[in-house]
Amino acid sequence: MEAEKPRRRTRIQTEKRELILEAALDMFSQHGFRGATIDQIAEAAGMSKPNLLYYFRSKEDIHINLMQRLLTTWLAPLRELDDVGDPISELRSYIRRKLEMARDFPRESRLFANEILQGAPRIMPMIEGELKTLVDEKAQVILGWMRAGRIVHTDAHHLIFSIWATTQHYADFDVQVRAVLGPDRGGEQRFDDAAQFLEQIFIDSLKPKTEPLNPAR
Amino acid sequence: MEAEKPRRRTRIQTEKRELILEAALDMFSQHGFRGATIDQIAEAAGMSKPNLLYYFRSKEDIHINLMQRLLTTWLAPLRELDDVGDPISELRSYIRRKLEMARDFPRESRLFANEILQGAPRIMPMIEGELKTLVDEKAQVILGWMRAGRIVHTDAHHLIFSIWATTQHYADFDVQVRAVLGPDRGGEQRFDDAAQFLEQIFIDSLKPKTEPLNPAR
DNA sequence: GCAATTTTTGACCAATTGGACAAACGTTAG
DNA sequence: CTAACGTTTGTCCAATTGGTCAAAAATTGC
Repeated sequence: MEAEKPRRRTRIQTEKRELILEAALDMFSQHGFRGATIDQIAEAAGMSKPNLLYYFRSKEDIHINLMQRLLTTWLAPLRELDDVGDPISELRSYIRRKLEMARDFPRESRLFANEILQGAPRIMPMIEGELKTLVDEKAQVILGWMRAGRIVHTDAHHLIFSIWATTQHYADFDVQVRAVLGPDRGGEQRFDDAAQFLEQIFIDSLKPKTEPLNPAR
Repeated sequence: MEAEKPRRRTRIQTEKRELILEAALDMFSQHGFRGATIDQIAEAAGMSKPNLLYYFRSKEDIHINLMQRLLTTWLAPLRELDDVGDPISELRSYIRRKLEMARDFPRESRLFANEILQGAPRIMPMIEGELKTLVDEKAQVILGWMRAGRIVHTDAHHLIFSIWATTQHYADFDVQVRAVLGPDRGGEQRFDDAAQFLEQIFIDSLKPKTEPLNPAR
């Protein structure tokens, strides 16, 4: 019995796999897993279907690979949230960075949203593992800031959720946002407006208050 | 040439169409438009495929009908935002109602999210029409409150977006939210936690401030 | 009770889809 | 040059899918 040879990757393999993943990102994010076809992906990657299947065993194989690499870059901003930094500016730049990702990598955001929407059938382990671990860890950091009185007391997990929700909204619901804002305010500046708004809402309400905000009535 | 007879709807037609839409809501919200099959929907509705196609001309026909009725109920909370009420409590109950909808009608939320995610190919007219009109109208109401100094000045459209994003997040990303919160805090009370958190964030930052919040450093 | 109408079904179809496979073609180290 | 290996393609297949149709069954109006 021959054991599986891991077989180092060829230069061509590296390149072609890259091409395929890029094309698949396009298709999956636009049509969802079931909506995208191998044919489409292959054509977008400039090769025939059997050729594509030479590099990836199946459609699902492509998707797994895509999600794996995606999650890492997707969680990068949160990973950078630094315990020792100034809480307010740490959170401010986290929000800003997430919003930049929504602007610069909307396909990645939509791919992720698509997967979660359908119940995360293919990446549940990653959610329960890597993602949950990181969130719990950073929630602890935020909790530390609260206990030290450096930001207002609130629910750290839901704070993270709301930052995710508000920033990713501009990628996932892009067509709706643009349709509602109309041609005037729907241009690229919508991200600047969003940045300003989100900063105001989150930062204002998180800054510690030395006196009760609403003394009477 | 016979003109189209509108032909009043039978009792059976009314009932069966209802059954089908209910089943379709299940399937579409879980698998997306392309992911759901007519067979599945028919089976879930307890009838054969040709029978289903006797009540709806096509898969798309079902979807259209579903989206139409959905949008109305979906926008109801915003429609209730009342010009003459107290701004803070109006916004507070808007947020609460939206969160209740995410809790009680998650399928509707996901169906909508699915459609927008893929570029709203089938409901763009409704977005640009009914939805945009309502949002613009209510943004004006909010703007009025700001000008009257009854809430803080900010971007009304982005405020609405952020309320949508944060509340619908608990329906659309439900599996992720539950996975991250874990079995302890992931129960039904997550909605209460969310309500409390969102109220704190939004209301706190919207309440008018009579003095600068951060006088020095 | 019966004819007209509505509802339901089984059988069928063409198109699409994910994937298998063997043969052909390229590349490269010796 | 050539053997070994990597790459590409044309062809094929079985399953799934959206949808049709005529005939059977049920319902309804009188």
